[in-house]
Amino acid sequence: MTEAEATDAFAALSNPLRLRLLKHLVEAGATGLTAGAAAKSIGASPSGASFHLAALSEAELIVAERQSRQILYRARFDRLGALIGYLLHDCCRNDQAVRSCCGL
Amino acid sequence: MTEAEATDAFAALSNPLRLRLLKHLVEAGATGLTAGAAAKSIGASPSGASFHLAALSEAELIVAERQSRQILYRARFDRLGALIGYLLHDCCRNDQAVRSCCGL
DNA sequence: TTTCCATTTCAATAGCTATTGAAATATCAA
DNA sequence: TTGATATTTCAATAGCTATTGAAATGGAAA
Repeated sequence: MTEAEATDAFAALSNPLRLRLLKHLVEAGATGLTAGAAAKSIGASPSGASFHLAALSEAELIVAERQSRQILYRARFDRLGALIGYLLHDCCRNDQAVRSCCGL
Repeated sequence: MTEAEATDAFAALSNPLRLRLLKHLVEAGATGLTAGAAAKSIGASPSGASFHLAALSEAELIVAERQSRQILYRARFDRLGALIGYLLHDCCRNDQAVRSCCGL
């Protein structure tokens, strides 16, 4: 993961609605959530949710797939792992104090 | 770590100059860096660096301490660990795919 | 082919963020 | 006190981000 990919991902996570969307998508696992279901999960309007889902997709933390009329969104577990790895290894040099403070 | 603390921390990390500042401060460890040294480390102006250091401090990812004429900044390893823990546990539910993608 | 449903796109607006250079503040030394 | 050094604060400006509701798009069914 490059620095630019990391800062884009952090920007995507810096909004509470987006962070909640992501949590719900993680919870939904491989099944994912439709745009409508994702919007409901955070109590947002269709256009508001679409805006935030697009931001998460742009940052590659989620992925979209059209399924007939609906659009299914899924969390990208690989990219989430890469981001955590970037923070832990590239930013924090795998520091022991950091590791113990996140339960590793 | 609360959701608001996490989104504030992610916002602080969403800027490349700030991310580089943080990396240099992590590298400096308990010794820390003065504001001037931190500015030099990223090639920023004094006021520019001050702005970004203030943002990182506000997010509690670093801490400032005046030492006579200079101001010494240090990374907060505990808070960095807490943020990684939030991302891994609260957002990603400690998912196995996520863990393996960040080398855990 | 018209209608309906799910979703996105657009436009307008308000608020936030970053950059720049100049001025202000704090501390120390002469 | 005066001057020098380190840093922050301020003001102006440009650009980005979020919210809202209306309009447009894509696809399925009647």
